[in-house]
Amino acid sequence: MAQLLTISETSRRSGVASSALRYYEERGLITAEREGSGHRRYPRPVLRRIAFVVFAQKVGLSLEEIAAELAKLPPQGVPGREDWSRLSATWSGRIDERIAELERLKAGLTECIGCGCLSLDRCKLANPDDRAARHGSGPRFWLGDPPPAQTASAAKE
Amino acid sequence: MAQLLTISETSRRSGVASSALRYYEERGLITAEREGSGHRRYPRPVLRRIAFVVFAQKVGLSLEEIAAELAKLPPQGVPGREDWSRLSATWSGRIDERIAELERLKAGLTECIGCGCLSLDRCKLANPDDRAARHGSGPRFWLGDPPPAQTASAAKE
DNA sequence: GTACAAGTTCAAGTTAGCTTGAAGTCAAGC
DNA sequence: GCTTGACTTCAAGCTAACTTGAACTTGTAC
Repeated sequence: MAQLLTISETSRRSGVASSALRYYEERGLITAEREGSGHRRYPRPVLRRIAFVVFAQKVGLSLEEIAAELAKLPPQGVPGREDWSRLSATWSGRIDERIAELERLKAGLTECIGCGCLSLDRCKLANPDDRAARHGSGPRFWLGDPPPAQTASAAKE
Repeated sequence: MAQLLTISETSRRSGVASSALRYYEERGLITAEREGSGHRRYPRPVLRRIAFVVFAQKVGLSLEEIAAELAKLPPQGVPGREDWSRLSATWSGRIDERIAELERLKAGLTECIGCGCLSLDRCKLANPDDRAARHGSGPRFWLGDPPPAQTASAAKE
């Protein structure tokens, strides 16, 4: 009946590794009380926060975005029904976009069998225009990621 | 009318950075002839290979998987209509799986507003069982990635 | 003959989201 | 009082898919 959970308890119950919990704390996603010893003690509601994080990740949000969402809730708060409903609208939209992109890909796949092309010049799949303008390094833009603000007529050919 | 393209030409036409092209070569995805100077010269069909890579990436394949697919084609070859048709079956399946996962997520989103729970214990969304068993490090298992071979009764509670 | 762009290789850096390891502290049992 | 396990912090490592930078060579133009 412990009101406060140790980190290993919290990890076990949430399915999230202790190291990840510390990382989430570092990133400001969750907070923990401390015992005199310095050991973390988690109030039970933290489990809901963690669940929120896990779910949001599945939807495709980055920890940064999740942190931003959580920041809109009361400090140690947990999403209530109305927060949840507000969020679900946004998230649904996001999921829809990703589904749409996948549908487009699939359609293109069939079409390309038809035309047999897969040519960079002529085929609208795999065309460079929507991907040439990556900014920064590393694998950042994947399916459904926001296009990096098209610089108007770049690579027009 | 140059039959052989320089790396910058190839980059410009494909929308893929020169550094990426060198990287693809290192990974065995493409090959290049060399001039006496050591400079790369690409035969035109390489553009189709590159298009193939780009498209496969969009479908969600890793470079390793793409390399495996390309290995099934004639050495410098480019996918013909029948390769294309074989691949498209696999890829369509893959896309469908991802779409299905997203649909499930979306459905869960609505359901969760209804129940207002988002509890790790009771809610089937965000439940730990299907994600607790990650192996290795780093952000590897995302939406639609193959579940890591469930070790039977782990985390049964 | 001398700039300057474009090419080369190789090593190291970038990103997210963690994990792993080292080195030390704390708590409980015998 | 000693072991053992859980905990702490901090730094470094991991992964994929590249990019960036350093140091050097080639090719083209004036």
